[in-house]
Amino acid sequence: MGRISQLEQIKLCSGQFVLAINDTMNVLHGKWKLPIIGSLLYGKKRFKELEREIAGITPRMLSKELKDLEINGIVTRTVYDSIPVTVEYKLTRSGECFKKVLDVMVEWGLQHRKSTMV
Amino acid sequence: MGRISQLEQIKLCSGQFVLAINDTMNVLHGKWKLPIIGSLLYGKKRFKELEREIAGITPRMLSKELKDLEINGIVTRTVYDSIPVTVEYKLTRSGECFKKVLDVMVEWGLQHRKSTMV
DNA sequence: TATATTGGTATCCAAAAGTATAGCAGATTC
DNA sequence: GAATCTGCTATACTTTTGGATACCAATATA
Repeated sequence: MGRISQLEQIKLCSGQFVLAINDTMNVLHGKWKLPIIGSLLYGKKRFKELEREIAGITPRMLSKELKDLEINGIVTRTVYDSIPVTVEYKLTRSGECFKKVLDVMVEWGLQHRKSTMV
Repeated sequence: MGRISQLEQIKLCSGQFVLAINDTMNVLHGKWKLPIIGSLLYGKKRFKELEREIAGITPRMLSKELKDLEINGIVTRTVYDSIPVTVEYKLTRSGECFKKVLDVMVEWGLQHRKSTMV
């Protein structure tokens, strides 16, 4: 036995888990983050491209959510000084890895449908 | 080649994926569903037990979210006519399987923390 | 008799999230 | 000269979500 009791270790550990889950929830939060990430999984996109691809989103929300995702380390924003200006949004490594989460979400969702819609 | 074009099949398939993801999002929606599910993963609980265990929740929200989870096939509600009445909430099979989703959420969250907090 | 227990509901209010609409600057196309 | 493209921002509004508080009936306990 070390200097930290087993109970303490469990608390520490589950605390980490809660933080981790919260981080993941931040990526899922709101109506538009998933559509944005989904769209970026197929490759980098410009602002207007995203706006056109994601039906119903307003530039205000797109801008806000992209900022959120950038702050959370899910996308990067790159400005090229072309004319007119080009701004490119792209998933980070972590953002790409998020596909794993989406995959189990799909998997669970499909199984759940199968098991409840009998 | 069958009577459905490949493009149609892809659309059909990705449509299913969207539904599946939405189903999963329904389980994650709101401030309290995850704490409730988390608590029920350790076994069935009564209303007041959940209320005591989940710090800060009001009976109004607990009642509402439990109904939601029941409708979505995540928990079952069983009433025993003891005195006073006993109401037991328990995860369904699908609800238990949801742990898989939580597990990857934790996994991604931990990795994300590692890779961003360098 | 007063209080606590069970599992909730009713009502009202505040905060958060999202929508609608308009606009900007600087250049290009019609 | 008007409209269109870029990538946004500002303002005002509506909708959704969640919180606070009080209350219910029936019974057991102090």
